[in-house]
Amino acid sequence: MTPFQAQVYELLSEIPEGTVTTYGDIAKAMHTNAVRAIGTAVGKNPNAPEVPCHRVVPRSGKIGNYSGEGGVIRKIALLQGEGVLVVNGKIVDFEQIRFLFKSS
DNA sequence: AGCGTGACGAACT
DNA sequence: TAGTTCGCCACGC
Repeated sequence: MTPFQAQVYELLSEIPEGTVTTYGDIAKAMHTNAVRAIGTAVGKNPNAPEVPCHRVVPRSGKIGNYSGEGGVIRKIALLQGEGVLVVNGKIVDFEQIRFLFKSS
């Protein structure tokens, strides 16, 4: 576990149920452009159930990827279980349910 | 200590 | 509108 990852997971845990956020938003909240680094960190996903990592999606409004069991399919299932609708691999009303971190 | 990789993103063709 | 290219930076080898 690195400080960088700890920071990422901390932000992830702030995401309310039924909402989603993007890798870019996380990067922004951390004041960095390293979106790739965020993805790398989240992809490691050491504490899977602890952190709602499935609430993180690419800016495209699609699902992106998932390393957990079941892959993308599982990710979609988790989101829908929280009330997030997904059609054709895309999040419905993505911009509306998108959670934004407070920029400090 | 350098190199390649990756749960992305934005610009270009 | 879809596919490709390049940039970003943390991490493992």
